[in-house]
Formats: sequence, structure tokens, C-alpha cells
Amino acid sequence: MTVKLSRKAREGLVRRRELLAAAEAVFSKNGFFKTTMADIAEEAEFAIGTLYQIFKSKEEIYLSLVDGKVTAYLTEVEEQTRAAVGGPAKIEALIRTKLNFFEHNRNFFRIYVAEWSGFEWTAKSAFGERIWKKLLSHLDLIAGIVDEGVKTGEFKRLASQEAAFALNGMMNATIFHWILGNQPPGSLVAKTALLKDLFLTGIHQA
Amino acid sequence: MTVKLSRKAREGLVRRRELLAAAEAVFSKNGFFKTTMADIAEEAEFAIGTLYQIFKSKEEIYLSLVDGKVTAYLTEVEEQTRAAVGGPAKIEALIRTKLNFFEHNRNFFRIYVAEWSGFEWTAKSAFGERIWKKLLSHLDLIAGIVDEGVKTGEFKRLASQEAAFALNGMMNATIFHWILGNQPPGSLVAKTALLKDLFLTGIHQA
DNA sequence: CGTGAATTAGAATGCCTGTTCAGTCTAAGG
DNA sequence: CCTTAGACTGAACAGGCATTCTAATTCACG
Repeated sequence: MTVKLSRKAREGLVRRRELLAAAEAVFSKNGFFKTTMADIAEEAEFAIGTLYQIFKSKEEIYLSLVDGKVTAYLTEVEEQTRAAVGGPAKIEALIRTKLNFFEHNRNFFRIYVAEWSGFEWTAKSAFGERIWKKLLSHLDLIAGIVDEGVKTGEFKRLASQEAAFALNGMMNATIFHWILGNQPPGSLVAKTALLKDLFLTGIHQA
Repeated sequence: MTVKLSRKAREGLVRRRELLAAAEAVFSKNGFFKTTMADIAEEAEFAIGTLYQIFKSKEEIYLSLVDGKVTAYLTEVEEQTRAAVGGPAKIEALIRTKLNFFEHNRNFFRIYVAEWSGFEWTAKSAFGERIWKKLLSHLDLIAGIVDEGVKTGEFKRLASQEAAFALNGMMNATIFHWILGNQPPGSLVAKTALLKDLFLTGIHQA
């Protein structure tokens, strides 16, 4: 049985979602520091005062946004890689899912990268710390896939952590490139095969 | 014949260098926005007013710092890759030079990444634009190496731009990982072989 | 309709920080 | 031992912005 929410509660959730969508648009364009509460309010078509009814600070809006998106992303990746069977297939699922996610969340990518670079929140609040841990756990997942492949003999014997970082870097760079070039929708996921091939067999002529 | 600088001019250059070193320390710790002129002044042991004698704004300090470092880095990479002969050797030279540079410039890496992510200077000044162009030209250099290898048959026929981005991403991620883990000096360049191997032949068991 | 509780709006507040500037110090030249 | 040009200093200034506050508005309910 789903919990029945009061109309009030439902409206509250809608407002929250709308606010976060607006915040994403503004933060991804200007970054955390150059975005003002007035910008967010205008984009969301709320008054400034209303923002403070929904979140208690600018920081909380930002972190809430990042946490929600990152969690959605990680969940998707986790599901897809778990479903795939065998090292190469898991790698492919990982790449495809990541490319697909950011193809549909272009704006968010900038925020994601900023979060990775750790520049926005050097002094991490407890909340920021939680997001950081999630991002790191994602790398463990990748390393786990590589590790398993090494054990089954599908992959070379190599440092799985290093490989995981490298793959993650490759993917990020590719997404970045795609966004910079303002490529058409659909064309990012299409790079899955290229990346998979590169990661599995390198560029050297056999 | 080298130009003879007056004592004044020489002292001026020293002050400038000292200021930039202090700025690097502070900016790399807290990022552009959370760093105040007071922070820089304290670190440099100058009064705030003195900073404005050497540079005309906070932005100019930052950009000057980044431009100097990026230029030094690019010059080094350019020289080393030019000296190496053959695709694989050029790739190795590129990787080794990059790892070596950031091994000796840990602090700067954060600034470099932030600059790449484009988050700090979304609305680019003419000066910021110049740095951005330099970073992009670096990618062309990498792509050029790959391209050449493709032509000589050393490398597979593949999109050289994509490969260049992927390699760059791999390297960045590796450096990032190394810095995060607070690894001992010397151990970053040591990863050259691993990265070269990964990029050339992938992780798949032959 | 009338009432008051909840919600909204955006003006006002106060802090923070980049930049300036008026005074102080230093030292080279006479 | 002056003089004075230039370097240095940090307190004061001004603008910007997160947050708060209260008057105006809406809305549920009788």
C-alpha cells in the first residue's frame, strides 16, 4: 500500500521538483558561486522568500540537486551492470548507461564534473561528504567489474583500480567533448562501441 | 645580448614570482571564489594594497598564474613529443611528460582541472579565452600524434580526436587518483608504462 | 461572504570582500 | 643631513548577495 499524501504534501513535492529543475538550469550555466538566489527565484518563478520555505539555504538547494541526480545515475548504472553477464558485457553496459544518462542530462554534466574535481566543496559539509562517498563507491563498482574479469581470465592481470580510474576518465572526457561540440542527440550513446573497443583492445594495430 | 634590467625591474620580477607562488598555494586549496585577496596577501606576506601594485585585480592574478603554468607545461610536452620518434614513442613521451609535470606541480593540478572543466570562467574574458585556446591546441597535438600513427599503419584506423580525448581523460583521472591518495613522489611517473600499455593494447586478454 | 491561518512576495538587513586612497616609510642623490 | 620620489600599508569604501522579516494575498471553511 502506497502512503496517501495530503494535497498539501503533494503540492509541496511538486514545488520542490520545480525548484530543483530551475536550480539545475542556473547552476549548470554559471556554477555555484556565480549563481544568485535571485537567479534561481527568477528561473523558478518563485519569489526569493519562497525558496527559503522549501530549502533552508543556497547550499542545501545545490547539494539536494546533486545528491538526487547522482543517486539516480548510480542506481541506473548499478542495475544495468548487474544485469549484464561477463566482463566485456558489463563494461559495455557501464559505458552505454553512462553515455545514455548524460546524453539526457547534458546540463547536469557540468555540475557532476565540478563535483568530481572537488573544487566547489573543498571544505565538505556532512552532506557534501555523503555525495563524495557515493562518487567514490562508483569507482569501486567499476574496479569490481575489472577485477572479476581478471579472475575469470577474460582480462589481463593489471591493477583494477588504475584501470577503473582510466576508464572513468575516458568516459568523462568523451562526454565533455561531445557537449562542447554541441553534438546532436543520440550521437553520444553511439560512441559506446568505440570506447568499449578502445578500453578492451587499445589503439595499437594488432 | 641579454637586456640589462635595472635593480628595480629585477626586484619587481622577484616580487611578482613570489606573489604568484603564494597565489598558487591559496587558489589550489580553496578555488578562485573562496579565496580572498586578504588570504593571498597573508600568504605572500604583502599588504593588500601591494597586491594591487603588482596586478590590477584578483582575476588578473589568477589568469596570470594559470597562463604561466599552462604555457610551461605545453612547451615541455611539445618539446618532448617532438623529440621522440614513432607513434608509440611519442605517446610514451606525452604520458611521461604529463605525469612528470604534475608530479612536480601537485597543487596546480586542481587549478588545471578546474580550468578544463570550464567552471570557473564560463563567461570568459579575452585573457581567459587565450588560456582555453591553449588547452584545446594541446588536444590537437595529441590527436596529431594519433593521426600520424594511423597513417603509418602503427595504429588502428580510428577517430583520432576521440582517441586523443580519451587518452587525455585517462591521464587526468590517473593524476587525480594519485593526488587524492597522497602517493609518494616518484610514484606517478612510474605509472607511465601502465598507461601506455592500456592505451595501446587495452585490458583484454590477448 | 467573513474570518483567520497559511502562504507568498520582495524590500530591508547585515555581512563579506574587491578595490581604493591618503598617509607613512625608505633610500638614493645631493 | 636633508629632500623627495617612489614603494608600502591597511583602514575605509562601495557594491553585491544570502538571508530575514513583515505586509499583502490567498484560501479553507463555516
